[in-house]
Amino acid sequence: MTEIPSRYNPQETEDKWYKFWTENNLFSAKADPAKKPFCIVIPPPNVTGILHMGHALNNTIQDILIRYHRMLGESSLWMPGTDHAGIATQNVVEKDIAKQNLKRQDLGREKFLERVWQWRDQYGSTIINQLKKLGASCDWPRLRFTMDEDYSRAVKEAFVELWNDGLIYQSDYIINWCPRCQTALADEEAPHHDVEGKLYYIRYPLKDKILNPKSEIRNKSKIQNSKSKNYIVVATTRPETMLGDTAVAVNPKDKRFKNLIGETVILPLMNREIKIIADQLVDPKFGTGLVKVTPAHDPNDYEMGLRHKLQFINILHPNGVLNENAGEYSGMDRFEAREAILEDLTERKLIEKIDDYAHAVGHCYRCHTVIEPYLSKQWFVKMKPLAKEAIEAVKKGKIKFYPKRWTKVYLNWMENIRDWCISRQIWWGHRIPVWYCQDCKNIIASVDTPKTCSKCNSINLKQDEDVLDTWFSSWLWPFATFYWPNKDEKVKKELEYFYPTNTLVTAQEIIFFWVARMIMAGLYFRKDIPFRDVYIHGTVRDIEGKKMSKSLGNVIDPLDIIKEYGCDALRFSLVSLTSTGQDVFLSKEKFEKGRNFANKIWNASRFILLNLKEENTSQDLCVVFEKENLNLADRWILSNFYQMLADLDKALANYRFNESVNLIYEFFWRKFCDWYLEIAKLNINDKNTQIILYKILEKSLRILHPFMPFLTEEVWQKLPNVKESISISSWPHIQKQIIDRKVNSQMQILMDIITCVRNIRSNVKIPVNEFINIQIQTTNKAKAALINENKEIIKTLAQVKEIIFIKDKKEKQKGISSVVSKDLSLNIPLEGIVDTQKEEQRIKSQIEELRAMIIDKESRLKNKAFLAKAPEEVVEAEKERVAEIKEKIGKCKEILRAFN
RNA sequence: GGGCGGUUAGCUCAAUUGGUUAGAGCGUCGCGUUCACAUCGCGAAGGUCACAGGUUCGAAUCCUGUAUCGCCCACCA
Repeated sequence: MTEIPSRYNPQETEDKWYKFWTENNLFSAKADPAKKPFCIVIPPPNVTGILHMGHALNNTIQDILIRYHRMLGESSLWMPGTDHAGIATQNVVEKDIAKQNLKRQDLGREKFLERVWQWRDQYGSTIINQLKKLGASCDWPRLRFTMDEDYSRAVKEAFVELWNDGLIYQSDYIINWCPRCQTALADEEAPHHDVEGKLYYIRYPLKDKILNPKSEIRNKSKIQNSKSKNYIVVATTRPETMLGDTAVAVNPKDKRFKNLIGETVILPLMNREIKIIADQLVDPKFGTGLVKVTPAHDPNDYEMGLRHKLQFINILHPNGVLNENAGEYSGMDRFEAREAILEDLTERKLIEKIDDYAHAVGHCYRCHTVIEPYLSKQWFVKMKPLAKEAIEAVKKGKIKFYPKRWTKVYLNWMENIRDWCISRQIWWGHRIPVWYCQDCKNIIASVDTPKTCSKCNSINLKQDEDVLDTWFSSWLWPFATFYWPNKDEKVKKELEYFYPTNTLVTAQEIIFFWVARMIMAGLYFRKDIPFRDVYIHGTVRDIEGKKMSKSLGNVIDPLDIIKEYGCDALRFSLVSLTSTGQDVFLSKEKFEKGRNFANKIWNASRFILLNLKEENTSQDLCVVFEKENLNLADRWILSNFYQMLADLDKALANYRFNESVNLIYEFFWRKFCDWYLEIAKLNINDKNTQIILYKILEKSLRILHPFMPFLTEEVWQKLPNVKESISISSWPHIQKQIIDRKVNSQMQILMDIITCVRNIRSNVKIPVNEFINIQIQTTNKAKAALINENKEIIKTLAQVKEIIFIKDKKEKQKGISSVVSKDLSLNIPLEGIVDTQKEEQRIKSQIEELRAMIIDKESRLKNKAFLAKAPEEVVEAEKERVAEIKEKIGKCKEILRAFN
């Protein structure tokens, strides 16, 4: 055997094996009718992306599933790709050119896009290379990009199909506008965050009141019944929007203001006359019950504006600077204007009061700038018709969420869905495939660039300037990555083979953006669901529960962890921390568990390989199991392996990854290493021992492989008789006939004796290297025989010189005794003075514990209802237990007496 | 304003459909370098399962309420 270092060194193995896998095309999957398909499409990371812990968790889970199914013999395809990420990427490149004091407008559309493509060519593969470091077994030659030519065609096809079906329309509407990115955003892209703001109460003078102080308004208005008041008060959080006010509204049922309806107020600062209108949208309980109406800058006000045919005054430039409609404030930034306006209002004594007010404000999900509701012409997708089937598919269970609770979140969103604003005023993205005839105003939506107007044959056509929302391309991902709608037979067959895909693995943040929309797109364009299962994992957070982010400086970089602990350690630890859907709280130390386990596997392998004779490695385990006389430990470890395997398959089928990892850990470390390997040392050259050591190791490596791919390949390649990569080896089959419960209880007897002896030794401080005699007293002949057969195990593992069976108390030598079970006790003869205090204490507390149990159980057994209603097995078990405990207590007392 | 999740050992988390004595890792304490592994081994200590009711023969687990932390959604200015 060649030298094997005593520490596992991930740095030396990882890149080597990754190269080996890809060079041999081991991750490539074909549409093979003889095999079952298994397919996952990767949530395409942004081309601007850098691998963070969220990616690490997300992709580790996918890789586990993919590798597992590959080993199950399925045609297991992991479709890789990246997303052009319109706004995010454009922002990055804009920042880049800003270093040269350039704006994108300085370059012009074409030149700017060239720069973006250059940037992509240079940095776009960063995240892909990082995924490779993670061990991701994607079918890399299939790598897709949402701006690829074929993919772009799919996007246009999708647009035109929806347009032809009347599901896309263009409209003036209040949308979320990011003044920094200078684009419209979808509702999902403008999440609300609480902001500590102010609620400003502003006085608007009443025109009539000024002209006619005797007006009846004075006395009927409750909150403004002061004689001197010739104004009304409105409340707002955004005072600068008052410049665009074209009405004030009250609730028609609000008695206080009944007589105000129809009156005119003078809009301060602008000196515009605006009417007081009645609209049910107004909540009488909020603020003063009087609402300023700014139809161009608030969604509610917009609706009121339509209803009451108000004027729509846009006061903002796209960059958030006030425009010519803002009077003397034009040219100021919106927040600057707010201050100026407040100052002027204060000066004119028009501020009634200012309250602190925490409220939720929309923020741009890309740059976190406060968004403005903004009236503009945009493109929308009608969502209700698409949502209908998407709701059905989930309700009928065609698509299942894991964990289940996300179903409700999904349905709730779907059922309240609103139309989707898909146009973006940026340059990087899929340009909207719509042309406007400059002559007859005809609108043409077309996949290919039209040459003439379909109505008037004019050649004077102009394409829409906007691009599509990035998510308008990603919602096609599960089928556009298979070159949909390409009609070529070969290409179509692939799509038909792998679609619907099996599992989508993603984080909760993206359910609305992506998951929900993919379901709609799949059902609409493909008439079939895009995937069957959706596994939602938790969010990775730091140890304080905060989301990891660069700005918080609490990031743990997965690549650093890979360097320091190894990729397998990273994967193992991450997965062992994710119980279904719970957020993962990380700290660096948590990766030690994975590193230590990797080292344990390494060393157990090292031990076996150093002791293995090659001729013993080609035996079939099942044949050996049936033909040979296996000893107890052999049968025990085999039974445990297959029991664990059965549990593991079940856990994986239910996406219980942490349970999977724990099962393997428990088996390999706590059973195989702690017990079996130690026992195997007794007869390491025995043929059966050799075969079992080899087989358990070899099978353990296989089941470990999806979780820890590099280490397992490295060890696997050191096994004799191994030719191919472990990544394409087959997953072990369950052998039910080998699972044997009786073997477990027999082995437990030995383990209990050994633990008991070790315990006493520790308590009375018998030196580890001192071999002692033990006396065993048992009435159970089977147990005695079992112990006798396996006495070497006890001797070695408990440092015992001789095991002496005794029949009664008289034979017992002076020493320390202990009760192992009701019919078995042991005694360690001790000469001279030893410190027995601790041991005595141990027995005493043991008795106390047992007594407490008896009290509990006896009261239960006295309960008639329990006897009548509990299942018979439970009652019987309790009775047996009581008898057993009683016997044990008796023995313990006996021992205690011997101390005195 | 709705919805969801958490609250279990000093710390971080498990506990599948209610059923023996609620588990693990880290940390703590004691012993140990006998050659697979000190990234280790052996032994031990440590829990009124947030709180209060209820259902049940039986509850960490089911129901109701409370407290507390966190997340998501929502056009109340």
